[in-house]
Amino acid sequence: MTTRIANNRKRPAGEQLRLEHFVPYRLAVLSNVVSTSIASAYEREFGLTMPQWRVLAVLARYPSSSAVEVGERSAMDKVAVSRAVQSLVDAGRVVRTFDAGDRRRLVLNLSPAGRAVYTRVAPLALRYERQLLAALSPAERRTLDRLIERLLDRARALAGNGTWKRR
Amino acid sequence: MTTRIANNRKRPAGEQLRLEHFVPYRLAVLSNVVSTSIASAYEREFGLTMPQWRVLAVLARYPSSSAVEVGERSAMDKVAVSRAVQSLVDAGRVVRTFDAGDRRRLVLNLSPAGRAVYTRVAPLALRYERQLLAALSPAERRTLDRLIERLLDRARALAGNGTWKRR
DNA sequence: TGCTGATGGTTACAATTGAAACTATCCCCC
DNA sequence: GGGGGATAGTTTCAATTGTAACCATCAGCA
Repeated sequence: MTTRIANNRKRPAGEQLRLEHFVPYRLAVLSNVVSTSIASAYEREFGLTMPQWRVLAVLARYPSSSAVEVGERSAMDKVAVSRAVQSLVDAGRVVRTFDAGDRRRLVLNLSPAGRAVYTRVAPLALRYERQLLAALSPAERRTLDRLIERLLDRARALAGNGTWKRR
Repeated sequence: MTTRIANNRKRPAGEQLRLEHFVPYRLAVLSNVVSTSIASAYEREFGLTMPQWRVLAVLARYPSSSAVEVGERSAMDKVAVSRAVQSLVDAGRVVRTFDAGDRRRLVLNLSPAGRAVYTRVAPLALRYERQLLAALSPAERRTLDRLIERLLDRARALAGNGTWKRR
């Protein structure tokens, strides 16, 4: 029951797979710790969920976006955006108006209250990021950026063409 | 409505926060693409969910673990482990026996069928990882390992002490 | 005009997940 | 030896999420 494929040097099938060294696993754990850490602070201090926060961030930077545009800029599907926007509208933090030219389209913007929340949340987010990245040297931070970028490109390519799946 | 705290050079509050450059966001996106990509292949080819796969991987490496031990080694809480183990037992891939000395404790092991699945899944997982990391040079791969390690340590420390949250 | 297919967004329902309560066993110590 | 508290694991219920179906509008075109 060992694979001695030429892929790597003489190791039984499971031997080299240790979860704690498996990059996809490590990425998941890291991302999870970071996200829940931030999310709990958002929730506690501003009553914001992660999707809501993402929508705020997008709208702050790209006012008058449509829902799909928000989705593209925040890596959320349109259902998630719809729900987050709905709750933000309910909370008076986002205003939703119909596009004049295309009445399917909604134009989203921060309300003054939404903007106020954003200007308080953003520094908190940046502070967390700064403290996280303090574990790295400036050079390492740049490297990290590059590595994430390249891995993301590659992961998307693999997910897209699906070739890696075939055995 | 701008924060002019001495934290960084003259920038209005939201200005420097662009989601697409925000490391926690990028990590979340990357991890998500990678995980769903792998998960869909596991599901399709072996009927395995991600938690089930993690349990298999742990048990392959550390036979006769208890549920909490599996949890510690796979970053899952005990409820998640319990559910995954239950389904694996139902599928005849894991056997669960009571510990002789401590009858609260369950001893978990792969069944022959479970082992068979594992020896087929593991190479697939490693193959994906190899293809993902092919985007990086060997030196970069080592760097990535180190960076993840350090970030994880830091993230856990920040999550633990909670100081970053105070404004 | 009036189809047909595409697009923007919401709704409905099922599956997953998380948090808290619960059961059973164990360990310590009086 | 019998509480009282801790530990292992499961169950339950609510909240979150994902998928598919859905409604409305639009754009192209016969």
